[in-house]
Amino acid sequence: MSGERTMRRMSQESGKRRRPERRVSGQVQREVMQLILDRRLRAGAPLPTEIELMETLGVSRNSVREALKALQALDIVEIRHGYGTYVGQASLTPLVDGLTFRTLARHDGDGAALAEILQVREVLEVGLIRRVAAVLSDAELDRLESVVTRMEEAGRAGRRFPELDREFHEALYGPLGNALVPQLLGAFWTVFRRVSGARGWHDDPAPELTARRHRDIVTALRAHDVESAQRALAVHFRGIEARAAQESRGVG
Amino acid sequence: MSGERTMRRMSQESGKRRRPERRVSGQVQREVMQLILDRRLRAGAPLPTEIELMETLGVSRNSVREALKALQALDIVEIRHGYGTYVGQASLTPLVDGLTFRTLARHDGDGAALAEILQVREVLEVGLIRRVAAVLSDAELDRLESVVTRMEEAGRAGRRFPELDREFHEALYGPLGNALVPQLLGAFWTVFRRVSGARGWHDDPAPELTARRHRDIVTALRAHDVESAQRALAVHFRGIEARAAQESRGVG
DNA sequence: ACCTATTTGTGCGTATGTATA
DNA sequence: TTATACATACGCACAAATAGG
Repeated sequence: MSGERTMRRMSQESGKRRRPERRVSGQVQREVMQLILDRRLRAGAPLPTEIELMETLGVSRNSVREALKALQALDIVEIRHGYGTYVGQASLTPLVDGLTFRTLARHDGDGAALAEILQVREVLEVGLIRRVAAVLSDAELDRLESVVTRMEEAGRAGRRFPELDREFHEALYGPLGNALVPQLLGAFWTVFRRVSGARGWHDDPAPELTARRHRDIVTALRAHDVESAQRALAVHFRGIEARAAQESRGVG
Repeated sequence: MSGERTMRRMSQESGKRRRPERRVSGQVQREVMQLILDRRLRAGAPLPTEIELMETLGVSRNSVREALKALQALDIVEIRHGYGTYVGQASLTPLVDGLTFRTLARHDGDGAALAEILQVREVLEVGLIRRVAAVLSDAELDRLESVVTRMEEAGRAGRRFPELDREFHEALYGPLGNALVPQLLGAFWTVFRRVSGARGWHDDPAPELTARRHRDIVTALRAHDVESAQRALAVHFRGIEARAAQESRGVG
């Protein structure tokens, strides 16, 4: 076919060009979500192409793309350039993004927003460790201990170990069988890290002490001493709060 | 200034139409977020128009709109048709949407995903009520009691009171001073309601009993009996779980 | 290694709805 | 009522990425 731009598209004559259907914004998003639910599409399953969606839903490609972008932000769909669109994991990344933004936007200086997140984390962990203690197997305790050992090694070498810290808390609450818990705690953990980084805070100034706090938790769990475990956990959080408070004073 | 739209901007002739600059997807979103942070824009503050954004960021209108749609899904911006774009509340609505979708998508039948959400709610509330009990004023207790009284009135009339239930839990944890807590609990509450509704579950079959559970909580708090309050709260959750389990059996 | 078809990404022009003045 | 400014929607053309022949 010739590269002709063809006519500037009648516009005026033959007029009317069917009206835009006045679709409420967000309608397409809901329709795509409903399509996934109706077809029982699992995470990773391919979605119809944009062309198919615009035909199925009777909207333009731009509208389809805007809806898909919104769903992508919610991790409900995953878009791969030049390949296709797929059902997403519906993870808690939107929560991470939203909480990070709002914590940074609330330029309170004294880190009150971070303290709120820490409080929620602490209440959750202290409450959950009681239930975890009842179901932890020896193998799972061994795994926790191996993480702590690696922490101690890193601490002696003066290195920090943020990944080990995250791994510890995930391994601690994984055995609960509640998939939401590790994701939620991980989300709060990530928000804390990102905000700390964005504010230029220093890393853990006493990694050896941090490693010991975790050792105390495992020791208490081995002894099936729930109260001790809760106390050790609380002490751990006091340490985090103290660091955050110090940094806030230093910067604010 | 003349309203001249000026030249139609060469497009066809003078060829080549400057290359798209290979902008990674999501880049524009981050730039808009950074713009809000840099300019210290508060929630409700107006954002630059789409035209200004496309000029500032050097991208097309479509790219700007897709980025704004994604940010709207995260409640980071709020778009008002024909009016303008504003900084959003950064609420937890993305969490609600994501959790609702993922709970509905996980067609497990036995409502395991809902049980996970309930467990998180319970751990949070039981853990927090200890801290709340220490700061609750008489006026706040009166407010809680008035909600319970309205529950009882509704219960005697055989009416349900989902809004009062939500109001109770918000009034209970509001005095903590942690703005994240009521939003988080409210998010879980909303997800539970939406999923229940989508699955066609019945409403509370025994509203009078539910009202009494709440009365028990207030009574314990008035007596400064934290353990009793925690027990009453746990009993309340046992009731919710029982209803959910019954509905799951009935439907699944 | 090259080509091609498919699919998503980007840019542009334009018509229309909506709110404000 | 009119005018203006803005967001919303549609359609098209082309760029870029990916998979497969």
